[in-house]
Amino acid sequence: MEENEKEVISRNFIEQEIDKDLAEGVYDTVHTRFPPEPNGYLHIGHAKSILLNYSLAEKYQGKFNMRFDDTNPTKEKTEFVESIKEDIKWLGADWEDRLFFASDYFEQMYEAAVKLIKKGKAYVSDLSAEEIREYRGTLTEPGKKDPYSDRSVEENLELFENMKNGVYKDGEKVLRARIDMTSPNINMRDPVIYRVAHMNHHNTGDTWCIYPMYDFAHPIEDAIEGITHSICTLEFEDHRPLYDWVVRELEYEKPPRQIEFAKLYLTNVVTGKRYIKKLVEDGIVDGWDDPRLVSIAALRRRGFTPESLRMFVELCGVSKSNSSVDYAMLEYCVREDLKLKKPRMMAVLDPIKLVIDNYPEGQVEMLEASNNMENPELGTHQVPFSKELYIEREDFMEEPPKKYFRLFPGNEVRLMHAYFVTCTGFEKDDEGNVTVVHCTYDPATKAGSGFSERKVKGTIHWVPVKEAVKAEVRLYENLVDEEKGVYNKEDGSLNLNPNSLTILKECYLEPAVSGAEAYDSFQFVRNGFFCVDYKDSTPEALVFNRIVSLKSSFKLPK
RNA sequence: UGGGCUAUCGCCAAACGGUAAGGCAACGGACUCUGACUCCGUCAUUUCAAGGUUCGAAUCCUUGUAGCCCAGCCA
Repeated sequence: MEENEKEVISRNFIEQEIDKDLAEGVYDTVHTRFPPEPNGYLHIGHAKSILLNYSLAEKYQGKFNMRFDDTNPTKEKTEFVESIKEDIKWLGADWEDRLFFASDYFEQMYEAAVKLIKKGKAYVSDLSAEEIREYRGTLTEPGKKDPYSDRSVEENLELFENMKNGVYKDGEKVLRARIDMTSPNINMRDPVIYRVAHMNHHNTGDTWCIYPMYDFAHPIEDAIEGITHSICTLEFEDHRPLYDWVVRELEYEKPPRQIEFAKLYLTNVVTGKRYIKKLVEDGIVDGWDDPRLVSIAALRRRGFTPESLRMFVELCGVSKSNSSVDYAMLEYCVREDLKLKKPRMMAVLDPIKLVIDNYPEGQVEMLEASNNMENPELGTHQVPFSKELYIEREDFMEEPPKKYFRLFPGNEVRLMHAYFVTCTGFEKDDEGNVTVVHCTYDPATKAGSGFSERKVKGTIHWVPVKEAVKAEVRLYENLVDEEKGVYNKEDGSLNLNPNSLTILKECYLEPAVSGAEAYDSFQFVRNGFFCVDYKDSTPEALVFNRIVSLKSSFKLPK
């Protein structure tokens, strides 16, 4: 039965391509890789790529490599390689012992370039960057032949060796592939494949002063590692002919195949490394793990789990159409993952005092509360109960609308894990704000006593005034202007929401929240979900059945 | 204006010439020690548009339209 249901789920287009390759004997295994450039932190979009590559390898019982694409020393930092490794491990993509650096292949790439020169497929050019641009032509006009393209193999070999030996300054000479200056595909107009850069590389130090370009290096990296399917994003589609040219001219057996898919965009959040970087550098957010961001580090801090992100990526699917997934889908995935796994505690965000007039003054009673009603395996904990409690301000109404089942004068509700209480009155301050709600309790209705004489329509959460732990809550509102969208199309800037960054609030928690003294904030996830962000330790998610959100926790029926 | 790619519900996304899956969201209703969760139900006579081929078209052909990517010695 389950098997059948699984078969109904169709395979994504990449899997279909792989199936075809396997069936036709193009490859007899599947080997994928994730090749980030260590120039920033990973975000949700990378998670899609990582998980896609990893799960493909897993599904086909193949292998998955981790590789840093560090061919441009001007942009890369060691700091980022560490964070990237950490994030990928956390996501659960296991590269086993296959951690590589493109820079480890510099020697082989150099030899590959020499091979191309010997085949007459590459030449050294003295054109400046500006001249190369001019000679390249435009989108509509073909390029012109490079005046240096007729140099002899011997001369090119010598010049290229000189480039390697540091004879030339940066920008003085480049190595170009000889393809077709008139190609309608600009990438094929004799692309530069090696440039001179006298710079210290994070991995190879000063060993090299020439560095290969992505288009030349990437296919070689894939081929060396025995990658079968080189999966990348759509913007590289135009580069595929060049990718294929490189592996063909270099005569690799079983050359890798590049397949492109659409990047993941989320509604109303800043995706895109460039933009996240800018927000961090401009100090608009607190750092790479600011909870308003969707970097992996931020999501982790905010209480998202690796499982929830895996579920999310799986749910989003893979296609070639540019799309923007609703943020609600991400939230659904955490809720789905956490709801049975985590203890549910009571917390009051916007407190109002509830006094139980017929409860003995000074008495404290320990009540047993289930940690998770839906999952008894999580056990129970004790909650102190006494005469004065805090309840949620929105759980009391002086004049209730129809279908309001919570506290209002004369109405009886259940206090979660405790007793039935009946509202007997309330107090107001001079401005007419309700300050205290009065009620009486019925001892016979204690939770777990099996009382069933009468039922009550509403159940509300609470926290004891005296024993409650006061916490500082940080609620994060959307960073992005929902009206205008994420990016300003005209100048490429961000449309930030001017009046909604961090909101500090005090809230009250039941004392059982473990290590409560240690935390300093909560990250708001969504209605009913909080993550406790403990100081100096891993964030831990706590789940609440219903908790007030910033906007409103629910809508009353009209 | 050259080339490449993409258009299926508010948002993702299947369907590969045989009569539009599924998920998120939304909306009804049942249940409930939270109005959450769960459960049940509703939600594309139509696939960017217009023509054509066919017994039959989201799928094939034609002509349009819209969006994304490409003119780094970035990846």
